[in-house]
Amino acid sequence: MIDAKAARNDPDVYRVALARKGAAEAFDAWLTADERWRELVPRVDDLRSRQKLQGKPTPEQVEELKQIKEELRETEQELAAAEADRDAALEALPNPPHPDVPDGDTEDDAVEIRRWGELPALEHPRDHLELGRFEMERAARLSGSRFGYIVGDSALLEQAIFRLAVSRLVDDGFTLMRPPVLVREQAMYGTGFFPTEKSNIYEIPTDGLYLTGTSEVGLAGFHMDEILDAEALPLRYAAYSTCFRREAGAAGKDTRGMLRVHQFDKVEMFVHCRPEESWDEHERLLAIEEELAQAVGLPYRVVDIAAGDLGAPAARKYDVEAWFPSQERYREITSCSNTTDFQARRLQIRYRANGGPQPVHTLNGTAATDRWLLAVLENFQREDGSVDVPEVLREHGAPAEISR
RNA sequence: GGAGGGGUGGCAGAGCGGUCGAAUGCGGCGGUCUCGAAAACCGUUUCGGGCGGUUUCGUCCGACGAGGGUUCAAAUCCCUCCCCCUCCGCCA
Repeated sequence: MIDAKAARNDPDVYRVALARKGAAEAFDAWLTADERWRELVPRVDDLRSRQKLQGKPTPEQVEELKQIKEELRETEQELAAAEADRDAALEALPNPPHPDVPDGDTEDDAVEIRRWGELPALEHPRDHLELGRFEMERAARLSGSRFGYIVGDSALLEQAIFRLAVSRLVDDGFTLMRPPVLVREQAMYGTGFFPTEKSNIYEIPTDGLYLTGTSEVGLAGFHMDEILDAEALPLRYAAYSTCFRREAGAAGKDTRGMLRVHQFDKVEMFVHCRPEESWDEHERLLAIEEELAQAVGLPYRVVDIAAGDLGAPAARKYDVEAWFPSQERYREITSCSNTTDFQARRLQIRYRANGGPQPVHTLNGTAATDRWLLAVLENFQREDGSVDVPEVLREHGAPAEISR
């Protein structure tokens, strides 16, 4: 959530920024609700202070106090209602975008920042199903559509990608975690995935638990309700976990193969830092993502996501998109966001600054996912359908060559 | 699955209707002492919100797992929920 005090002090600045995410009206609604709330607060506080009394009251005082009690009960009810309105209005507001974020509302409005690598020259590019070994039909028999087995050398290659990513991150000072992927509803709300992403999350009703769609939940929730030691910042975490997504609303999209499945694995980065460091950290995360793509040798481009296409928590987001020869286009393989204090405020993750505790900034980014496997297969394929695995991945346990 | 114990400040741990935002110990911070340090001693040390002043301020309100209730008054009594722990059984 946004900083209410700052927004009250500078409503025009906030309105203009939020308008870029289509939330100008929502902001005005919050301002109105907030004003109403602030009108009631002093009234309730005053009644409460009159109600306070040290020691035993005289019978006359008891009569007077009973009257105050009645009045207080009514006013408190009004306040509670006003507070609910105000909180609901506040929670509906997205994080204002960074000023440099491009305008626009769709994927196509993203601005390309740079390209790296040479596109492979292929007469007849095959896609991953024709290059690696994936068992889609058997998986469907077992689990339904949008599930897949990754088999044999393909699975070894996948593991090598994750091992490469993890060792790079550990070398960079990230602490590796294996987080729970089954979490409570409270954690989903706290990390901001509920209510907006609810339709994309698997639920285990028997136990009231939910499968996380990203280990960001586990990493963001790790320090929930804590006041961190300022000296310890920045805290850089990496998690390797399975991710579960229902892909509601993606019907008909990427239905072939494993590009978009209900279950995949991911190495995720997550940073808690001081506010003044977060934009540098954001560039750093992007740099790590690019380094990994370069280490593997995937041709890619970096895009700066348009304001209206950012999720609610992100103030800025870069995607790294790898070239997929079979589709003749770039597809997202990583994404890194600076959520500034938006997530930290909601999760109450703070650090001790000079003026007292204040929210940290949090950032998240992808280091590698199963999609990287597909990108590697496609980009290093030979005309005969075999795949020449990059040396760096062989060093991490991948076979030198993949064929079906 | 069965039986029991418990949730209080950074931690440990008292309090069990008003004088308790909360004893005490540890830790942290500042100071005295010292060439310096340790020890000792003195002081200080929760978070959130409104309003006012405005870099480390004042004032009022709220918070003792969460939410309701009783009462003039609740950390303390009642109800509901959540969480943690121990033992037994079962399964890894």
